[in-house]
Order: sequence, then structure tokens, then C-alpha cells
Amino acid sequence: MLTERFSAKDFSVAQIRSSCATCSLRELCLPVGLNDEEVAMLGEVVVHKRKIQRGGYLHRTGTKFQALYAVKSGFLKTCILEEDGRQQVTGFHMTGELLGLDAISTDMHTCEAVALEDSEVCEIPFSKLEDISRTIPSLMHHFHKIMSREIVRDHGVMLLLGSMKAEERLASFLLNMSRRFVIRGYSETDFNLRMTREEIGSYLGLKLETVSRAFSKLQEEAIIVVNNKHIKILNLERLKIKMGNSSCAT
Amino acid sequence: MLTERFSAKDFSVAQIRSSCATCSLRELCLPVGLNDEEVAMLGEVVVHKRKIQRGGYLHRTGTKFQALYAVKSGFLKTCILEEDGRQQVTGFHMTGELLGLDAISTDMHTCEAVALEDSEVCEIPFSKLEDISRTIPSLMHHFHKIMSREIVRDHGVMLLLGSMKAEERLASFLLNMSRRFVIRGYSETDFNLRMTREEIGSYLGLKLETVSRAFSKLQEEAIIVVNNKHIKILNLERLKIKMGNSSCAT
DNA sequence: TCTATTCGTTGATTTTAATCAAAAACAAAT
DNA sequence: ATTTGTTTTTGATTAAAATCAACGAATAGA
Repeated sequence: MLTERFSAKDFSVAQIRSSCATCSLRELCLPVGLNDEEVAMLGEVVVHKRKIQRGGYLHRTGTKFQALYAVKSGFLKTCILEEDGRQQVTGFHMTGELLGLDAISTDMHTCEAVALEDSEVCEIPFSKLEDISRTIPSLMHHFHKIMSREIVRDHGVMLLLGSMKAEERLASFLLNMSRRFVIRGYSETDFNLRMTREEIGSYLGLKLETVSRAFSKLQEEAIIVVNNKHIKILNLERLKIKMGNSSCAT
Repeated sequence: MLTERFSAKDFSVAQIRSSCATCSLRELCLPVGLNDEEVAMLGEVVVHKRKIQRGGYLHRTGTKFQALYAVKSGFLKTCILEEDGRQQVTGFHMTGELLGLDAISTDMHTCEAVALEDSEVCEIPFSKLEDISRTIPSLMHHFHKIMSREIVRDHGVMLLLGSMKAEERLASFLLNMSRRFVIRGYSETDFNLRMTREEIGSYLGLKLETVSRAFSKLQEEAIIVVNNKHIKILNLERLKIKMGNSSCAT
């Protein structure tokens, strides 16, 4: 499961399935309609593939930034570590998604990226990407959109953390997972989470016990069925309502 | 943690105050060491200045994205609005900072930008910026750093919202304000906040009463003096300890 | 297959922040 | 100076989530 297949959040499956061999091409070039010459240029950017075993690090905080990473297969989390031991999972990353954008600002990685299952990524040397994006304006623009989308996503998480109750946060999280799975050709309502309750909790600003209780509550209400990491959504609509407003009774 | 918004941070005050007439030049060109010709090119990008009265909107959610905005003077907030009435202040923005990065992703503004005092901004048409950044690689790279820094900042807020207690959040917020004021040549320990308790609360994921109580608590402990919007920090070190980040000594 | 360890659930209790409510302080306009 | 509306503070109470604790269930490794 969640081995590789097609990817890419917002591009049609038809596009995604097409020729392009490497994952970074899928993520970066396909949607912008390049000609053959341009595709060839871009192909040269992706110099290296890396495998990361489950539990292994793609990068650590403070290490030198050299490349962005496009997830070819697998599943990763990113988290920031504070000196005082505080920790926050800032994201989960699936096939077709881009990691490392935070590191551009200081040329150092500001977070850890850990594989939650055996994963494969393509390295995209950033300076090369900047070079060729000068000659391919549509690529540059697309890259800007990707960065911007990350900002919008983070604002969404801020909203979640700032104003939602535990159950709403979990509903929101499950719907987000669902959406990302279905885009990749998996079931919208039936999937395995790769992360622990603690990791979900860290991402959602909750303790693991609270996450567990929220799962149980949603199950009691017959909105989902939980079996450890396996989730079955019985009623997407009601899950959306859960996320929307708690006051609107069950 | 709670890293400040881009701009100024890494450039000296001397630079910031220097010749450059427009704010966007201050923000975008100074740090990258352009030659005269390049500065001239960049100068053409800034076509328009806008004044926004206190309470007025720089942009609304859903409106078409055309330009980034560099704050020339004043103080703004950005906030996202959900259909269900939920609201989240995503940032406060001072002189030299750049707004609108979120809008690149969909060509629509995803948030409201409201002036908290009479403000002035420079419009930077985004397509023009992309155009000239093709011929000025250092400008392009600098722009990427700015976007990346916004992502890092947002991750810092996520950490705050996900793992800090009310008082820690407020301490973090005050230290962030302090840092940003001092960069602009104002007092590090003595300043007026432009936003209400409610707006602080929204940003910090707290209710206004909780914010007020946290202020009172810090005052009781003789760490700050509060007079409505006027804040005097009596003990920066203890405020840092409050935040839980004692190792980050100045 | 078995064991050690991690992971997940649930209950009881405490802590924290939200909510409800009222009054004081302040700002803007008359 | 007075009124009006907004903002801030503080207190009392309730609600939500954290914490503490115990126990199964699942998983990885021997």
C-alpha cells in the first residue's frame, strides 16, 4: 500500500500517468507544458535518487541545504525540535510532494525529515533548479506556486490549531488524509495511517490520549471505524460537519 | 521560534535607512548587491503606492491577485475567514515586510489584509517581478529566501500554537514584537501594540480574556508593565525564560 | 514462535483555558 | 464635559484537554 503510483496533488491523473520518468518531473514540469528541449533540461536537474529506510532521516535540523526532495514513494514526517525539547510535527508528506522549502531561507534545514515507511526521494539541487527556471519562466512560476501553496497550507494548520476543538482537528486531519489518498488513486474512505497517535497529536497540538479519545468518539458516533492504524470512514458528510462546527449538534 | 517576518532582520539598520526611495527596493534589492542598471530595472517594477486608512482593507479574500505589497509605513494584520465564521489572524505586518505571498498559489488572495493604523504600501506587480528576476538571479534567489522565511515563520507559529501554554505564547509574542521594533530603530523594551487583545488572542489561539489575564500575570511577576496597549518590558531575560527558550540568549 | 517493547485505549483526576458576567477604563464624537 | 461604544480587566463557573495510571494489543526482533 501507498507504494508508488501516480501522485501530484492538483494535476489530473491523466497528466500524472504520462511518460515522465522521474518523480520530480511529475511534480515540477508536467503541469506547466514544456517542450521537449525544456523537459530534457529539467531532466538533468534530477541527479540523484535516495532511499530512506523506515525510521531513517532524509535530513536533520541544522545540516546544509543543497537540494529539495520530491517524494517518489513512501511517507515522511517533518518536525521541528526546540532546544528545550519541545517538538512539533509540521507536516506529513506523501508521493509527489516536495520537501525542503524551509531550508532555502538560511541554507540550513530547519527541521528533521523522517521516513515513516521505507521511502524513495529524488534530489533536486536547488541552485540548478534556480538556474534553469531562469530560462523556463513557466517552471519558475510553478515553483512559486508550490511555495505559496505551502504557505497557504500552513495558514490552514494555524487556523486548526488556533480555533478548533480536539474532535474538529481530528476530523479535519482525516479529511485531509482522505483527500490526499484519493488523489493518488487510493480509497477515499479506507486507508492505513502511517503515523502513531503521538505523531498525530503533535501535528494537531494534542496529547496522544486526547487523539485516541477523539478517534473513539467518532467511532461511537458511527462516523468512522478505527482499527489501530486502519481507518474506515463511514460517513464523509458527517465528518465534514464535525470539522465545520461543534455546536451544530450530532 | 516565532521567527520574525523577513525583511530587515538580517540587514543593518543603516542599510534600511539608506538612500533607496521606495520601500520595495529596501526590501528586495538592497541586500542582494545590484549594480546601477539592475537597480533601475527594479525601480520600474514599483508602479504604484497605496494608502490605507486605519480599519481599511488592503485586500479581501477571494479578490484577484495582481501584486505583492511591501509595507512602507504603518501596521497591518492578515487573517483568514472560514465560511463557518471561524477566523484566525495569521500575522501582523510592519514596515519593510512583504504581503500577498499566499495569493500566488491560486491567483486569489486567501486572506484579508487590514490596516491597524494608517498605512502605506508599495504595489509590486508580481508578473513583472518574475520577469526581471529572470535577468537578476540574485534577486530571484532573494525572493525565494523571503518565501522560505515565511514558511519557517509559520512553522514557528505552529509550534507555539501546538505546544505552548497561554503565558508562554504571550511571552513569545512580546519578544517577537520587541525584536521587530528594535530592528526598526525603536525601543526594544518600550512600545505600543497596535492590535486589540482579541486580535492578539486570535493570533495566539487564545480568547481575549486569557490574553488579558496573561498580561496581568506577567505584570504581577514584575516582568512587564502593561498600560493598555503600551508595554514596557522590565526583564527581557525572564521573559525569555517564560517563553521556555532560555538558551536563546542575546 | 516467543518475548520485549512500543503503541493504543480507557478511567480518574487535575490543570488550563473558555465561557459567562459585570464593571472599569478609554476613545471618539457631540 | 457628556454620551456612546469599544476595549480591557477581573471574578465565578464550566468545559476541555492534560496528566497520571493501568492494562491490553500489536509489532519487531530474537
